[in-house]
Amino acid sequence: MLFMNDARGHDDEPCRGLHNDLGWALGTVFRTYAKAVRMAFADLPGGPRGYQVLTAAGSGLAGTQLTLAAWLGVDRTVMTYLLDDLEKAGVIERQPDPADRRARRIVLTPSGRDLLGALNRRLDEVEERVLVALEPVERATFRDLTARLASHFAEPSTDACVEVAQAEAELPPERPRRRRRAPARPTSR
Amino acid sequence: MLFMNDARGHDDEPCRGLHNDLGWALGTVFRTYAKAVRMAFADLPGGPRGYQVLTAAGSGLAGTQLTLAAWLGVDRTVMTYLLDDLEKAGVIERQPDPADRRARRIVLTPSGRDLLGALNRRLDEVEERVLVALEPVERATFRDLTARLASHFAEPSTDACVEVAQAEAELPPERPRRRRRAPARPTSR
DNA sequence: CAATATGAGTGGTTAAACAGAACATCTGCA
DNA sequence: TGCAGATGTTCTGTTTAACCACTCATATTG
Repeated sequence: MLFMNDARGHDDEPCRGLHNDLGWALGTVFRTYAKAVRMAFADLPGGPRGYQVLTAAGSGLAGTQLTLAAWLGVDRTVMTYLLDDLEKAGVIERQPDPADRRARRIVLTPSGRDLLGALNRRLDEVEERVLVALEPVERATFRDLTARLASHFAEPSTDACVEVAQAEAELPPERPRRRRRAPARPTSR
Repeated sequence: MLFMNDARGHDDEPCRGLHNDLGWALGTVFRTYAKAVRMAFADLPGGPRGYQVLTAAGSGLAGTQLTLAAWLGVDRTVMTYLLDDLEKAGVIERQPDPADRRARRIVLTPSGRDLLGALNRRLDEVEERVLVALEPVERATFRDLTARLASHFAEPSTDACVEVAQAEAELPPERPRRRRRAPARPTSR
């Protein structure tokens, strides 16, 4: 077993390399996956997020646009443009919610349903390629563990955001966050 | 076992929900992790990426800035500002490479080494919180699988970019990518 | 010694994220 | 009933960060 040291080495040993870094690994996997899916869904208006909207709409459990946006981790204002594009492409429809005239219900059109089936087939191939480094059993395990982690964060009952936000209270200092270095340009080196 | 259907259902069944979606799960986990680490490293100039630079520099296997940028998945021009900030903070130094006067070697300063130790301790707590939904054994498994996936993509020998890029050849169509809907504003509803 | 490639830095452009307000509607309460 | 506040959606403007083309210095190759 390679990385079973949860407390990864001793504190006075800062030389561990990036291979042990969960953050680097997660970022690399996510970036690679996102890039592959982005290319596979290049013809879909919203790209990968458009697919996720379609999936949510197809499952019928897409609530308001607000909850959908929170579910997908995007800003609510972004959801407006995303749905605009998808509606313009004719794959979804904004239907007025009979119970709340403010809200809209996102539903799949027939052509959107067909498209979603094709996209699912594409996605299977892409994921197959991304997970090629793992054995079939390991792929299932990876899917299971990732899904369980995500579900834990997404469920409002556990309210995982609070847990994570605890770190915020521990470290309130300000970050200046400047950009664009001073226009000085020594050119000498 | 929850998600062991690699070919996730039948193609004519587009209603699966997002919980089965690896993309959604990966994105949610990555977003949560990134947010937690971003808060924990708010006082570090580059945030999480600054930490990764420090880790790479501490492990001594930080090659040129270019390879480091590719390793971290950022643009090379971004690396310039990132290193500027870290150097200004006094945690790293750009030393001229004796073998190649164009390149610079990124090395940790003593204070940077101390800081990295403290950051590692912080990171352990944060990751503990993020992985709280899994049993200890499962956490190790998740780390292992993620690291193996990432290593497979990062190693230039396997050249995983080529594998993923195959999808590009399959789908060359152009994506218009407009933004900002037309200024029309019916206001009528 | 030319010709080309590579590492680093700079400036400008552009797209995505973000915050705020406007508007319509719903809910709770007196 | 009527009012005060909350919520859902959209629009506008601002800020942030990624991206592209170019320059400069140095290596490498023939």
